[in-house]
Amino acid sequence: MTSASKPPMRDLIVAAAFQLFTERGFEQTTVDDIVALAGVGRRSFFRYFPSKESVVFPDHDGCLQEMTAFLADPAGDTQDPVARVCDAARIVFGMYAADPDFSVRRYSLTRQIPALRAHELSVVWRYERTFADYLRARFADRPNGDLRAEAIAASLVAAHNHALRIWLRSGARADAWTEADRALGYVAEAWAEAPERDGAAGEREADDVVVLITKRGTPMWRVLRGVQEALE
Amino acid sequence: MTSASKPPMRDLIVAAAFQLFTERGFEQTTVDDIVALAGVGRRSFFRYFPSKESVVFPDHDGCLQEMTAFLADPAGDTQDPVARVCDAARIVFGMYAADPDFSVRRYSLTRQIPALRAHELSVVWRYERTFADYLRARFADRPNGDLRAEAIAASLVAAHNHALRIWLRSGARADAWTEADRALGYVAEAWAEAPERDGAAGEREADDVVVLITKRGTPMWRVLRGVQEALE
DNA sequence: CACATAGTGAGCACTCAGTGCCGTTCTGGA
DNA sequence: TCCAGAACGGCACTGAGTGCTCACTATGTG
Repeated sequence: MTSASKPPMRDLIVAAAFQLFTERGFEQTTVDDIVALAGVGRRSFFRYFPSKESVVFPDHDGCLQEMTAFLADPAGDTQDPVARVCDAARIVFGMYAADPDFSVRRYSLTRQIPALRAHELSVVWRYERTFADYLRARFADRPNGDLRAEAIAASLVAAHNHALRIWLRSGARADAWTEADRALGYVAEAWAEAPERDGAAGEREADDVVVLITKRGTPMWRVLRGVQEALE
Repeated sequence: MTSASKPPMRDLIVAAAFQLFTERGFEQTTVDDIVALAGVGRRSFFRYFPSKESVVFPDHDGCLQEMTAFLADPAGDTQDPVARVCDAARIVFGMYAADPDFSVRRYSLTRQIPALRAHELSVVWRYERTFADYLRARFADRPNGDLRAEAIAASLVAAHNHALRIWLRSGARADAWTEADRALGYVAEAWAEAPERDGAAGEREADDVVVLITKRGTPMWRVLRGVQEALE
């Protein structure tokens, strides 16, 4: 009856739901309202979406699959683990950036409806678990590997969401990736291997780090000589 | 009918709910079953708990209030911000440790029922927001203060939950605080300020020492700039 | 003692999300 | 043309959550 070629029923339902959610509110909209506007049966709604909330996050299942496949690719095992999960987070961020208008409208919903915020937490949690699982495998031999994996995964998700919120609050007007790169770079820097905080003496087991201690007022040439001596 | 003095209706409901949840499952238990066992009216259940899930987390509202009051105490402003939120996290951990049996039974429920896991995410999210809000205020003057606050809050929550899971999986048999101290100390160390370790007597507040940490292979001009910026 | 008032809980009826079952319609292939 | 098999719609049902009203009880007043 409608245009025969493209819009599959799933997209029809999403469009109808967002229209009603934005113009009359989430709680004020029933599933019957949505299917009536979309022109489909009520049963079909729950065939495509397991709950009324999940219609707001229609693309995250596929995104999680894509991200999981990315991290499962053995080609990435040569890369630094933290850099690898940062790249994985960019896949998620790219999904938001690919449809700015939709992302902004969704953000205005999740901001004010507690039920949608709770559902978003479940969605984000699955990403975080995927990050943590990957990092745990990469840190299997480390002393506090599991703990480190959890902490990095959590801060990575937090940085991603922070950059995303800044961009969305600007109405998706600014360039999306400047904030994302800054935030992801910040956590990558924070968890970088080198300056892990070794002991008092400068030469620890990490041979690629130089710790130089000097007083204020030391001439620069002495500073330079100190570094160069350490590098010999 | 029972002992007249102590058990207020709220505790009766919680006990009845846990008994039924553990012996026949969460989905298989209706609210009518709970109130029938507790001997109260169905309406009273929703007077004390906003949802069927929230009866599993009866103590978190008070704990969040306590933690918020702790962070609002101006006496803590002289403490290091990260150490302060770590101490705040210990309040939450202490609530779990105070009732090991209840915590273990709750853990076995949240592990396997998705609806309860989702609700727990909302609970944990409120703690994380409180941490982040506090840290954001303490980092107000920093360059990336907001981002740093989010990342620290997230990794702190992750470390707390990691230690909690380890303890709960042991059946709450081991000492609760050894893992908690290790995990909280790990993130505190990871986010510690740069010159945390100086080989000399440890007078960091003494303005006459500069500690520079750099990787091998860093261009000399970057080393120089780092020292000069520190000396300004 | 009789009686007003407030607070708490019980009972009841209702909306709506979510599910199982079955009939119908559409589709591609022999 | 016929026949699977999948996709869709209709229907009835369970159960969570809510608003309203009534009953009980513990306080006061005269």
